[in-house]
Amino acid sequence: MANSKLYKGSLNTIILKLLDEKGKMYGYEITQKVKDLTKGELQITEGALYPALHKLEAEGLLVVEVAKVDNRLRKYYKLTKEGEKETANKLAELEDFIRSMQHLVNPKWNIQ
Amino acid sequence: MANSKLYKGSLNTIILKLLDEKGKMYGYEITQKVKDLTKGELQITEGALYPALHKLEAEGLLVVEVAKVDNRLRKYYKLTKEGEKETANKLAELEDFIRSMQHLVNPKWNIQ
DNA sequence: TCTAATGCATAAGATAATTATGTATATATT
DNA sequence: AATATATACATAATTATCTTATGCATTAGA
Repeated sequence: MANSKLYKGSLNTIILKLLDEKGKMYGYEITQKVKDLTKGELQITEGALYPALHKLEAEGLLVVEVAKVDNRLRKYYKLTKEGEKETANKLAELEDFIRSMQHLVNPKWNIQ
Repeated sequence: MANSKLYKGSLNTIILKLLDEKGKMYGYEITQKVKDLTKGELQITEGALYPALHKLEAEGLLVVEVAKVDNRLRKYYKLTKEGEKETANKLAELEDFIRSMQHLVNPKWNIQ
């Protein structure tokens, strides 16, 4: 993480949602995608990402498929059925959190 | 915390913002205020709150004033000048985070 | 040839929660 | 009168989730 703070607990949501959209991605690709989408504001560190991927896999939310491209290893991850359910849960949780924060900090921004 | 997840890192922002609005509050009052404002969705645990208050005080962002009401102790906290600055920083950080998450999860909701 | 980028991984440490206790007083209920 | 609940503080043990640092290996670019 370099710039803007990543609130703890949000990394799994990010991973799951990106996989839900893309179908399958490998670790390094995820770090780059996050950097791109947030214009460099969020940078997922490898020390956070890889353990998170392994944990999600161990929980049965992801499955991995190893590929070799240009003689380099890639581990493609994709959602299981269970993972798809959890993605929906996590997104709902995120929305709840943001609504709660909205009530608390009474900001100028407004979720529509 | 009981129901909806409190993303780690957001507690300080909540404390600072409530104090900024109310002028001064005591710990128990903060837990009740958060419960009220979020209709019970977020519940700040004491094990999280009191250490957080002590830390903010140690950092010079809060000052404490002890009162006795009905023979019971209350510790009123209020922001220092430094605390007011940090409140603004934390709120900006929260907004950045939410915007980043918005780019990432491409939700149906939209910050206006 | 050296550096940066690509691609994985893990270990040590920091931080910030949860959960479980503990103390004490006041108020409401049975 | 006894008991439970609410008010009000506090801390210790544990857990989760990050950051930082390090390591290995290949490929592309300066």
